[in-house]
This record gives sequence, C-alpha cells and structure tokens, in this order.
Amino acid sequence: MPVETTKSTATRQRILDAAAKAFRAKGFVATRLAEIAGIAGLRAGSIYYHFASKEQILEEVLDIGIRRISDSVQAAVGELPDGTSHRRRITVAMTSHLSALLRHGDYTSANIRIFGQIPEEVRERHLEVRHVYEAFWRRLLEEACKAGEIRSDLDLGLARLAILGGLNWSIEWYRPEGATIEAIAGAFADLAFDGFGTDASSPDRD
Amino acid sequence: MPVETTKSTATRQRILDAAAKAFRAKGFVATRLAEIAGIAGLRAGSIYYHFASKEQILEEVLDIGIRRISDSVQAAVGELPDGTSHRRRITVAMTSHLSALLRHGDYTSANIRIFGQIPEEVRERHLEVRHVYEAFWRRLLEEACKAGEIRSDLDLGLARLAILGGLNWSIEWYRPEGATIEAIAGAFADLAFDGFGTDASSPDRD
DNA sequence: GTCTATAGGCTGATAGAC
DNA sequence: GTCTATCAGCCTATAGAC
Repeated sequence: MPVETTKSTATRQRILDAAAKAFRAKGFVATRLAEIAGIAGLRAGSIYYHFASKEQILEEVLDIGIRRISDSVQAAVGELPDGTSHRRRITVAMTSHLSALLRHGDYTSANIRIFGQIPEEVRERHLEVRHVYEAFWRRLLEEACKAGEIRSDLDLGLARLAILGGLNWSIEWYRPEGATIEAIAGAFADLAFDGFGTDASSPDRD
Repeated sequence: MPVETTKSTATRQRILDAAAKAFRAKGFVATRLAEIAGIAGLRAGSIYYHFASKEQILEEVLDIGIRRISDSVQAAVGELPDGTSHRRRITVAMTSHLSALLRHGDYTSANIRIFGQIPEEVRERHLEVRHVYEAFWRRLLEEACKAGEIRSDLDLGLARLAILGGLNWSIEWYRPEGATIEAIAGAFADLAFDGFGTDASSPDRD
C-alpha cells in the first residue's frame, strides 16, 4: 500500500480517470491495463504500486460513479428553498442526474454502462451503494404523491424505473452537438408529468 | 464453409443460442469460446466448422436480436384492424417490444446490453439494421401526432428516446417474479400518454 | 514511484485424426 | 462434423533495478 503523498494521490487519480474512460468505452474485460496505463502516462506494471488488482480499480470507479450522481442530485435538491413544488424538485433531480451522467461523464457512464457485465462479487458489494440512491428517489416520489402532485393510482416503483431508465439510456444516444442537457431533462420531466397525449387520445377510465 | 445439412444447421443454431445467452450475461469479450461450446454441447475447436471467428458469431447474434424485436413489433401493429386508435397502436408496439426483449430474451437482451462494447466495425455495420427499426417508431409517433393524439408542441425524437429508453432499461431490473410484461408495458404506455402529474402539479403554460 | 523484464496462465484459432 | 492437440499471442501480476 502506498504512503499518502501528493504525488501518489495525483497519479492514483490519473489512473482512475483513465480507467473510467476506458471502461466506459470498451467495458471492463476488454480494457487492458496497458491501455489504462497509457492514458495515465505510465507503464502497466507501475499501476500495481497504487492498486492491488484490476478489479480493485473497477470497484473504485464504480463507487465514484454512483456517488457522483447521488451526491450531485441530493445536493441540487437540497439547495431548493422550502416550499418548492414537488414537480420542480423532481425536475431538478432529473436535470442533475442527467448532468452528472453526461457532463462529468466517465465515472458515471462507466457505472451505468458496464454494471451488467462485472464480476458477481463486485456487483453484489456495489448494489448496496445503489440502493441508497434508489431510496432517495423513492422518497422523492412518495412525497410528491402525498402532496397530491402525483396521481395516487400510480405504481411509484414502475414510475421511478421509467424515469431513471429513460435518463440512463441517454448515454447510448446523447451527443453534445444536439439538444442541451438541461433541455433534454426538462423535456423528459414535462413528459413524465404531463405525458404526450391529448384529450383525443384519452382512454375511458374508471 | 459448412454444407447446409439439417445437422449442421441445428448445431449452428445451438451455438448461436449459447452465444446469445453468454453474451447477454457476461458481455462479448468476457465470454470464452469454450464457454459457448460448453453450453452448446461441443468443444471449442468444433465451433470453427460453423463460424469463421468469434466476431462472426457476435454479428449474427446482434442481427437476430434486433430483427426479432423489429419483426415482432411490426407484426403486432400490422395485425391491428384499420381505424385502431394511435394510442392503442403505440401501446401494442410498446408491449410487443418489451415482450420480445424480456420473453424471448437472450438475443434481444444481448443486443441491447452489449451494443456499447463491441468492436467498432461490427457496430457500424449493425447500426444500419437499427435505423430501420427506429424509422418505424418515428413514423408511428408522427402519425399519432398528425391524427391529434399526441401533442403537437412535442419533440417527437426525444419522446421516442424516452419511451424506448424506459423500455430497454427494463433488462437491468426486470424479474419474472414481479409484474407481468403486459402490465409493465401498459403502465409505461399510460405514463407516456397521460403522465403521472395531477392538476395540482400542472405548471403555468403559454 | 516508476521502470524493465518476465513468469504463468489463458485464449482464439489452426491442423490433422477419426 | 466433432474431436484432440497445440501454437502463437496476449494479459495480469510479480520481482528487482534504479
């Protein structure tokens, strides 16, 4: 284990950055240590001064990824003044989630993208961190529902999955040249609250 | 190249089935030929009688995956009687998409899941097939919009991405023990058309 | 702290027997 | 058609010089 000097910390950081970028682009197994080292500006063998194994790098990248999303969303929502409408709170959460995903990209995208393909033990350990974030969203929707801003006949779990799914999927199609992140998130939020149907498409309801 | 006998075709099929299952679960690079062979009931070397390379197996699996989704959705929508509402058509398309994804699973899920992590040349070639399916959805939404069943102030491209994103993301969380595929698709369709907001959450609009 | 060198293991692919 | 045997290459990880 390396002593904590500034140089060590900085190199360690460069390795993590490089790994996140590579994992995001090619996946965990397809990424070679030599490639990570290359991006970070050193040789493959040197990585082992900072990390015990490739898998340990993966764990840290995953951890940082979900934490960045979680922290930024909770901070953004937390900064809203008391009495902010739940619609606004949810919109801000969606915007912040998308921004963390697409803007500070590598860690967060790597997390989302390779999650289905990592070693089982790593996944199980990481799931705990995810559940904390999920719980935040569950509460957010529940409170909006209690306040009467979300229909009470709704399956909130499915709604949460639909929202986060639509947002997370953006890493597959988002291109910086297109609509801004804020515009996308805003459109998705409006869609989630109002739907895209008209009165003409309204079905018979009980 | 193998002659087309029934035995050859059957074994070839078993290899593809095995590959789809493995690719879905572990990704392309992490899947070993020995593993595919094991599931298919033969030895790694024997695969090369049926396929020229691991990459060629991947291409076929991807192709079959997107085609299964595309065919099943277009067939389901095509069977609807003339005059069926656009809301119903879109709901049927969503249900069929989700069903192809989660029920006949391996090829379709593999396609969705590993798409971001495959060799570049394979990806580019495969994108063409995807665009055909996307075009179908674009038309579906456009027609609904023209018929007045979708708000005309909407960005249909974003709406399509939101819908398909929410659906595709289900491979990350769907479990057969939970809600049925039809129930999920129905809930998502209602969500897409009506949103989950109430009058109380309706913002000021122009 | 980072390097070079290399061990040790595994993998995709090929060749030839059956 | 499928097997066994094997090659050549690549990769993670380690050891020791600097």
